[in-house]
Amino acid sequence: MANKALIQKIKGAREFYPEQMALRNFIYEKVRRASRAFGYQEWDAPFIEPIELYAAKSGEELVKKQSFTFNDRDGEFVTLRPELTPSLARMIAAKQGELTFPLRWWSFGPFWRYESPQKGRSREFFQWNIDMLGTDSPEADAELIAVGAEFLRSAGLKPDRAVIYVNNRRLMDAEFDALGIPPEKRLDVSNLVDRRTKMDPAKWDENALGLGLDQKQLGGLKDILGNFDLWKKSDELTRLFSALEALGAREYVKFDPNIMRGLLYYTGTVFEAFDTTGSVRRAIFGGGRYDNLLADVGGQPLSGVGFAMGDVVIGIILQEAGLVPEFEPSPAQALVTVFDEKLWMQSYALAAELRRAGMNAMVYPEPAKLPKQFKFADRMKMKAVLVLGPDEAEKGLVVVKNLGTSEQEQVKREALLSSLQKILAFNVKQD
RNA sequence: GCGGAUGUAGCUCAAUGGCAGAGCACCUGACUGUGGCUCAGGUGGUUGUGGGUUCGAGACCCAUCAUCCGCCCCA
Repeated sequence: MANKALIQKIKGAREFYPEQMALRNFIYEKVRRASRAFGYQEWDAPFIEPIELYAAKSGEELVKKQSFTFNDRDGEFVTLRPELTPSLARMIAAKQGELTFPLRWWSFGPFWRYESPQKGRSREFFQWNIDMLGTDSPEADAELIAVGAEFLRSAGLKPDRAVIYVNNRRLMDAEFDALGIPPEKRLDVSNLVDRRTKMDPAKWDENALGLGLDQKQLGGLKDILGNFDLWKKSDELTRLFSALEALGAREYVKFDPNIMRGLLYYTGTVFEAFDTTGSVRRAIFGGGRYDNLLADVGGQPLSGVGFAMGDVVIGIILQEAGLVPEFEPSPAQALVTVFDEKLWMQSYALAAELRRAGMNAMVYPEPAKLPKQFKFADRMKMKAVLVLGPDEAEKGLVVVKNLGTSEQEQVKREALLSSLQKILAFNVKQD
C-alpha cells in the first residue's frame, strides 16, 4: 500500500518517470524530424491565456466545462490552454505585416482539458500542432497530409496499419445541396455523419429522420456516405491526390466521405489518421483547411491548413505495435567504480577525463563493495565498468570490464579510451 | 454529468465468514577485487478510507476516495 501521507496527483495529470519520458521524447523527436523535413519552423505560445481568447470562438459551455480556469491574484480569469489555434491567430495577427508567407510553423507542448480520463485521453497531454498559412490550394493540403504520413512512416507505422482518411467539406456541401438539405441543417447532419461508425444503424436512421430529413434524403445521404469514388467529382480532391502521389504519401491516404470533423471552422479538405489494427479507436491526428483564421482576432483574412496530434493515443499505439525503442536507463555507458576512501578522488578524476574526451561517464557516488557497484551498473544496463583499485593506481592502469561479454582487461591509462570505445562499438552492433 | 468493474507486500495476484499467503523484486550470506545464473536465509501488511452486521470480516452491507473501462463530449 502506498504511503498514506502521499498527496495524490491532480486527476488526469501525467507523471513521466524516465521510461515514460523516453517515450515522450521519442514522439517529440519523430515529430520534430517530420516537421523540419518539410521546412517548418518551431514556435510556441503561452500555456496560460485569458479565457476570452477561447470564448470568442466557441462562446459555449465547452469553454467553461472543459477548460481548467482560475482567478489570478488580480481577479483575472486565466485558462490553461485547451488548444493552440486561437493563440496562433493572435500571434499571426499581431505581426501579419512582417511575417514571411507562406508561413510554416509547428509546435509540441502541453495542453489541458477538463474531461474524464480514460483510454487515450487524459486531462493533461502534449500535442503536436502544425500549420501552413497564406496559401490556399489543394496542393498545400497535400503537403500537410504528407507531413503526417512522413511522421507515421518514420515512427514505424506502415500503411497497412495506419491510414489517413480524407474528405472535403465543399464536396459534401455540394452533395447535401443536391439532396435538398438546407444549409442550416448542414452542421447537424455533419455531426451525425461524424457519429455514424459509433452508432447503431437503425438508431442512426432514426436520428437522421429526427433532424427533419425525409426518406429520400436519408437514402441519398447513405448513398453518398457509401460512395468511395465520390472524390472523383471534386476538382480539389483530384488535385490533392495527384499531389500526394508526387509527394510519395499516396499509399497512406484513402478517401472516406464519412470523415467530417466536428469543428465549425473547417471549410475544405479535412482528414483524420487512424490505427486500423490496434485497440485504440480514437484518431491519431486530425486537421484540415480553415478560412478566416484571423477573423475573430481582427487580422486580415488568411487561409490555412493544419492538423494536431495528441501524445496519448500515438503513445499507446506505438507501444502496442512494439515500435518504441528499448529503454536505456542510463545515458552513461560506462561506470567508474570507487574502490575505497583513498582512491575515491582518483575515480572522480578518471570520470572527468572520460567526459572531457566526449563520453558520458557515471561515477559511483561513494566507496562501496564492488559487487554492489557492479550490480548497479548491470541494472542501469551500462556497457562497461572501470575499476581503479590499489594495484592499478600504483601502476597507472585501469581495469575495463565489458559487461556484455564479461571479458575484462587491465589497460594503461593512455589506452583506456580506445579500449572503451571498442567495447561500446561492439555493444552497439549487438543491439 | 451517467453507467460498469477493481482496490490485499514495492510489482503481479491468491486466500469456503475462521492463524493474511505465493511468485517476482529487495536485503544478507555462500563469494573480503567483479554484475547476470544458482542455492540458503531474511525484511516487508492498519487488506484504500470511515462506519455497520457478526462470537469472528480481506470477504457481507452502507458511505466515501482512488484507478480502469465505457457513455456523453472532444475546440
